[in-house]
Amino acid sequence: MRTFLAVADAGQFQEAAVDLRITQQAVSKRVANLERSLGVTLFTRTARGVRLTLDGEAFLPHSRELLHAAERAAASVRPGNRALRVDVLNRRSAPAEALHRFYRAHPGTDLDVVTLADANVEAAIEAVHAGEIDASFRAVPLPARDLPDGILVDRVLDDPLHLLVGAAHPLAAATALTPAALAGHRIWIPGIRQGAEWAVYYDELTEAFDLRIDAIGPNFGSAALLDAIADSADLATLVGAGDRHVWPATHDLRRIPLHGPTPVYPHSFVRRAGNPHPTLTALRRHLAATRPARPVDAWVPGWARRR
Amino acid sequence: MRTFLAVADAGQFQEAAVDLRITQQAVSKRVANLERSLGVTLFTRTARGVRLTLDGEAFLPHSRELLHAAERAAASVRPGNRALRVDVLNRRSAPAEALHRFYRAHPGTDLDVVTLADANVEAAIEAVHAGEIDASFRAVPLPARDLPDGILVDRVLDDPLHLLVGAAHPLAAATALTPAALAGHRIWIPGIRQGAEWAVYYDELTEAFDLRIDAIGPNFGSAALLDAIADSADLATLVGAGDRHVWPATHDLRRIPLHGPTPVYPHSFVRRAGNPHPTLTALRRHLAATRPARPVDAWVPGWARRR
DNA sequence: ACGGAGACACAAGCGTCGGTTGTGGCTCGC
DNA sequence: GCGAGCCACAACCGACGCTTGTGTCTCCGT
Repeated sequence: MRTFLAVADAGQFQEAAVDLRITQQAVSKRVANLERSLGVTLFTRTARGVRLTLDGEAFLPHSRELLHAAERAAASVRPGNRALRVDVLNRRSAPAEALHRFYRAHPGTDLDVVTLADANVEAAIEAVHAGEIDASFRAVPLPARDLPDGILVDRVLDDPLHLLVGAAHPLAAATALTPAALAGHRIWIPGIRQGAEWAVYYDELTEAFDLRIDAIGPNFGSAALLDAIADSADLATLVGAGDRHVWPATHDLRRIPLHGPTPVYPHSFVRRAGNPHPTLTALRRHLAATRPARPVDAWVPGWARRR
Repeated sequence: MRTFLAVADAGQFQEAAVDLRITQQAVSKRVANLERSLGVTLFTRTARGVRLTLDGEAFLPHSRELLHAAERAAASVRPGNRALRVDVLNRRSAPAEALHRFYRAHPGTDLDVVTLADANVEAAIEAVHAGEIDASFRAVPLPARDLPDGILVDRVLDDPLHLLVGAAHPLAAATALTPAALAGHRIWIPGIRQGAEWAVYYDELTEAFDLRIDAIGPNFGSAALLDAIADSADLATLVGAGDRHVWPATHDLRRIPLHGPTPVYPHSFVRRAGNPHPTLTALRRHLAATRPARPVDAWVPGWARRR
């Protein structure tokens, strides 16, 4: 590819060969091989050099794009000046959506969204502290004094919870519900591991409103959960208002907001003090500007109330 | 890259090796080489297989994007089902802009914009006829009966001409001019070759309004022309209203519309009858929907008046 | 507690691919 | 008409990458 571009730019094999520090014959071979593998002629050979054919011209921008992609790929792991790396709990959560909006508002921004494998708050904070990631969206149930030195936490996104039920569920027709109204109903949130980040939140939620949340069963992923909810008359689950789930159009699922009080999931933004990455500054500015209003009757766990 | 993705998807070298029809050892070597060339570890090796590191996870989407780019590049020259290939006179002309708008309105559309090397109408029509390109934007000075069988031509874009002058030019202060008012002024349009497409248009324009158009001198490109215009007190040139020139902010150039009559450049859309390419249909629909109103006092050469 | 299964890494052998050197054919311009 | 400039073909050679063979580690079942 590089050779193709060098030849296209130079207009002749000879000069491209000099640029690439190889012989003209090597350039000739490379181009011939590329043409053979593509099955088309990319250059018309003339006495003064070469000129792109129509196929070559159509190929040219794609070729440049390919090299740019290669450059971005390498840059994403280059120590020192790599793209801003932000960790999210999962790619359907409200913070992931916020990052997506940020990216659309700033096209071309060097941003990588990752998901920490062993997702717990301490590991995420440690990764930020060590510089492996630049920031993380988490619900941080720690008092500020327990944070490592130089770690800053801002509550940037309170995401109201919705109840998600199938059409056959007794609560399906409600337009809004109080958390207390969920008492006695089965709420299924698979994949909660003991000590995991969500568990701490849901533990306190169940206690405050006398709910019953099942964490049992393996987590087969979002799609399987939605399938089960849609087909069941008594299963329900909780999702964030900002979550972006996709389900088949055949599923008649209902989102029911909770109010009185409004339980919100307190997403915080964890970062290292003094990180000079310009995209980090831009992202923080974006988050501050687009931060949704906190509901007046918001409910958060006790450990989040001071922040 | 493919190997990296296969491993990331499989979660282990062994299975990826089977998928790729190579040995596990080869996979191990490929990944090790990739990691060495990037300077980072992409996988953490475990007893049950491998898992992506943070670097690996950041690298993953870029890797996929790279392969997609490679796929698009190959598809752009694949005979049979390639991307829609449209030829434009140059990349700053109004049709190029229209194509860009079309692309932005339909992101991800498979569209390749090319520029025929020996740009003349006959060659372009022949290329469309032969299927080398799917369509071409041209000013076609031919009666319909002289077109090859199966070639269709639609006038889709009348682009009004503007006079472009530097701040020191005597006409710089005008807000509009008649074509006749340009008589006696030097108009410089380098790079017009005898028999070329524009030449036919400008020949008739000069004759109709008694103008003097200099085609002399080599064409050093748009930037050099604009440099010269900006610095000169008597040079002027003609550009399309839809043209997208870029010039340094230091250049004080003035665009002056021409009216009474309004000379327009009649861009036509040349295509082959029966071409089933879906993007061609979409593009024609887009062109029809965004077609600008023709000025009431439009002037076109005699050969374009019947269309 | 121990042994086997499964997974990745290291080492040696070997073929292929890609580079260089050498040469020929072609076109353009002096 | 001849030389300069450019690209293609051929022969040679080293290096890279794949395979086969083996080692080591971890997990799990007996």
